[in-house]
Amino acid sequence: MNTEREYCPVHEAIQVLQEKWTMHIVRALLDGPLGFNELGRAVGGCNPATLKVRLDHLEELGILTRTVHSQMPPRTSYELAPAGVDLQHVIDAIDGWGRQHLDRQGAACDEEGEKVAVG
Amino acid sequence: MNTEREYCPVHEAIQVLQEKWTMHIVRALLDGPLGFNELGRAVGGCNPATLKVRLDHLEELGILTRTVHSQMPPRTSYELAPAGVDLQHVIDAIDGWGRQHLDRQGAACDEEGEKVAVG
DNA sequence: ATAAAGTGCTATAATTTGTCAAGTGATGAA
DNA sequence: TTCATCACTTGACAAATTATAGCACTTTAT
Repeated sequence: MNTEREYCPVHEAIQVLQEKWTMHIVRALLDGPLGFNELGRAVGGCNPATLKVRLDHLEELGILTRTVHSQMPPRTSYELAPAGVDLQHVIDAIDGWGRQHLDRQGAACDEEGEKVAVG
Repeated sequence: MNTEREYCPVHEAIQVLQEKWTMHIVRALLDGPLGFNELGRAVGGCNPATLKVRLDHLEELGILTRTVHSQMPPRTSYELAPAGVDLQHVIDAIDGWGRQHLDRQGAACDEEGEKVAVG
C-alpha cells in the first residue's frame, strides 16, 4: 500500500513510529541502555519475537545501537543512537499531550526525570 | 499485554498513536476536515474497514468529530476536536525529526503550511 | 436513459502481523 | 543437580489489516 508516492520524511517517520512497540522501546531507552529481556519488560511485556524484529529494524534505521558485551554467556545492550536521542522531542510532545488530554489520575510513571506529585 | 500497571498518560498516548493509520489520520485532518473516502486517500490508501474502526476509536477518545451533512446521498465529514488539534505539536516534533534524520531528497509533501527550504 | 465514477459505509475471506509457549546453549546461585 | 537468567529462535496460533465486492444513492458524461 502506498509504496512511495513522492517520498515524504514526515510520512516515513510516522511509518516507523506507528509500528507496535516502537515508541515504547524508544521511551524506555531514553532513560539509558537496557538488555534484551530487560527492555522487553520495560516496554510493558513485548514478546521476544516481536521485540527482535523491532530492534533489528530500529538498528537498521540508525535509531539505536546494539552492543555485544560477551558472546558465550550472551550479554547485549541496546542504546539509543543520536537519531534516537532526538526522538526525545517527539516523546516529550506525546507526553505533554497525554497529560493534558488523557490524564485522569495522578500519573504514576515518569521515566525521564520529570517528577510528578502523586500523593 | 500490560493491562494496567499504574496508569500512565504517556503510555496511554503512545498506545493510541501507535495504532496503524492513527497518526496519518491526524496529520491529514490537521489540514482541515475531510470526508470518509477522501480521508482514506489522504492517509495513503487505508481500507474502509480499518478506517472506520480508527475513526470510531478516535471519535470515542474525543480526538475528532464526525458530522453527518446528509443521509441519503451520504455525506459526512471528519474534523479534529480540540484534543486532536493539540496533536499538532506531536506531528510537528515528528516532522522535525523526520526531516533531520530521514530526509534523503527534497521532501515533496508539506501539508501544514510550513514551508521548508531544502536546497 | 445508460454507463461510469463518486459518496459513506459494511461483509466476507485472505493475508499479514503479532503473540504465546517452548526450546537453545551457556553461566551463576542454591 | 536443579532452577533461574541471558539473548534469542522456532513453530503454532490469534488478532489485526487487507482486498474485494456490494449497497443505496448522486453526479457527470454520453
